[in-house]
Amino acid sequence: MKKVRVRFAPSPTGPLHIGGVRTALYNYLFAKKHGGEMLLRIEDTDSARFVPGAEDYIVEALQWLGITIDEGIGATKPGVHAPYRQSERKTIYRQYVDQLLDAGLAYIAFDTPTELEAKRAEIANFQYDARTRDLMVNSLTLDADEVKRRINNDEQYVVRIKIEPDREIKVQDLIRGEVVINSSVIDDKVLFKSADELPTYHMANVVDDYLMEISHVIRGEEWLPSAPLHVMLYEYLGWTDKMPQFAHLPLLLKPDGNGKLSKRDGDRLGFPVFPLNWQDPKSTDVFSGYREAGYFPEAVVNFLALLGWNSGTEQEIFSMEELIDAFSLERVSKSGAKFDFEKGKWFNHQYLQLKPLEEITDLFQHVLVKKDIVEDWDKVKKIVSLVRERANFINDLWEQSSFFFVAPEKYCENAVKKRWKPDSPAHMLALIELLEKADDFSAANTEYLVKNWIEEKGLGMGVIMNAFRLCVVGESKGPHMFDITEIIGKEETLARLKRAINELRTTS
RNA sequence: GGCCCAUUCGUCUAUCGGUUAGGACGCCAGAUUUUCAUUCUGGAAAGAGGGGUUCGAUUCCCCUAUGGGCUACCA
Repeated sequence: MKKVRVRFAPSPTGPLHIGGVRTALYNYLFAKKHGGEMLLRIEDTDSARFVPGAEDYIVEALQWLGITIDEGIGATKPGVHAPYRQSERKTIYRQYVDQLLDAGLAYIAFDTPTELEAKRAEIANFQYDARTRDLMVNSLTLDADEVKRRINNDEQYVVRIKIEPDREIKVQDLIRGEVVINSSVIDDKVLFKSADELPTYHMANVVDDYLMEISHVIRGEEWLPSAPLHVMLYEYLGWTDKMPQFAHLPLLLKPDGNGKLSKRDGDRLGFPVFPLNWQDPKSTDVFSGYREAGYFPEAVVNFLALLGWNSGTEQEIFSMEELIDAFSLERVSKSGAKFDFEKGKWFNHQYLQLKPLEEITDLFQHVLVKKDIVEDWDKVKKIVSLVRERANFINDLWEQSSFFFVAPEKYCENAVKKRWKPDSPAHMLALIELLEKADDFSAANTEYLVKNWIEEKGLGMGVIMNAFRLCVVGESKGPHMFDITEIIGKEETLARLKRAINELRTTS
C-alpha cells in the first residue's frame, strides 16, 4: 500500500475556525493511525483575501492542540517538496496550465468580470460551459493571432478548463461511497488568472497534491460538489493512477437555528469558535479562543474528535494516543453536527479532574499571582484538592476558593436572611469561646470539639454550622467547614467570626 | 432556480433486517450532606411522512418533506 500522506491546507484569510481544527485533527489522526505523515500547506492563491498573521495563528493553534506537522509550514524539518506556500509556487503551476492548454483541454478566456456579470443577468442560470463558451470571448472563438495580440497587449485573461459535457464522473468517497455527477452541470472553471499569475484553488490543489504525493484528501463537505472537477483534472493531467482517495467530512453547524457554524456565532452565543484569541488586524475586533477561555487542549481535541466520529464503544474520554488508535474514516458520520457547547464544558470538567493535582495547582498558582496573592504551594495544592471537583475551568477554582485567601467583605443577602437567626450572635460568641481554647486546630479536632459542644448544648447542627459558614465564607458555599478552618487557621477563623458578629448586628 | 449530500431523544451518537431502540451532555426528581457544588440512583425524551421489497424494517429501494453544502477571475 502507498505510504499515507495527508495534508491540511487552509487559506490564510483569518483565524483557523474550529471546524478547520477538526479537519486538521481528523487528518492527523488518520495519518498517525497508519504510520503516515501530515503536511501543512498554505493555500494563499487569493492575494486579495490574504490576512497578515493568519498563517502564524494556524501554526500556533495546531501546536497548542498537539497536532504536530511532519512536513511543510510549521514543521521541524524542511521537507523535500518546498515551498509549501502556494504563492511561492507560481512557476510550478504555469507548466501544468500550459500542458492543459497545449492538449486542448483548457482554453484562454478574455471575458471581464463585468461582462460575465452582464451575461448572468441576461441569461437565466448562465454557466460558462460547453453550451455557452462559443458565445464568449475566448481562444475558441477568437483566431490564434487575435489571442496572441491581446496577450501581447497585456490584456488580462484567465485559463478555463474545457469540460467535456455529458459524462458520468464518479468520485469514490471513503465516507459517502460513490458519488456520481454528470459533467454537464460542472462549468468551465477558472484554473489560472493572468492578473496575479496564480492558479485558483482547484488547479493549485490538484497539482500540489500530486507533486506532494498526497495519498488521502480529507476535507470538509463544502468541497464535495467540486470533487468531480478535481477528478477530471487528474484525468486531464494524466495522473488518474496517482489520484488520492477522497473523504469529505460533515460540517459543523450552528448550535441554534440553521447554517454552518460561523465566525460571529461564538461571541453571539457566548462561547469561542476559535482555538486561540484573534484580533482582526483591520477591524481590530477581538474573537475569543478556547485557550484563553481556559480550556485544556486535550479537552478541545477530545470534544472535537467526537463531533462527527465515535469509536463504536461507550468510551468518551480519549487521549490523543487513544484517538489515534481508535480512529477510522469508516466511523465518521455523514450528517452535519450541531455544535454543543455544554458538552464542551463537560469535557473540560473531566480533564480538570483527571489531570495530576500538581499540574492543576501550578496553573492555579498563575491565577493567584495575577491577583497578587502569594501563597505556599502545598497549601494551594490542598485547597485545589478540596474544590476542584466543583470546577469546570481553572478560573472557576478562584470562585470556589477565594475565601481561603481573602476574608469575606460582605455577606450574601439571601444567606443572611436564611442562616442568620436572632440567637446566632450568641451562638457565634459561644463558638468563639470554645475555639479559643483549642490548641489543635486540625479539621479532625475542631470537628470533634464543635460537634460535642453542639450536642451537649442541644443546639441544632444546621443552625450552628450554617451561621458559622456565613461568618467565615460570607455565603452558602464551599467545602466542609472544618477543612476550611484548618487551612485558614485559628487566628483567622476567630477574626472572621468576630467581624461577622459585628457586621451582621448592624445590618440586621 | 439547478446540482450534490444528509435525516434516530433538545444536542452528540450506537444499531450494519428480528433490540424492552443503548450511551453521553443537558433537563427533572429522589438520596447523601453543616451550605453550595460534587457524587449516586431514578425519570421524561427519538427512528420526518408516504409508498414499496421482505415472514419481518430504524436498518434496503423509490417519492415527498425538511436541513445543509455548492452554484465567483474565494478557498
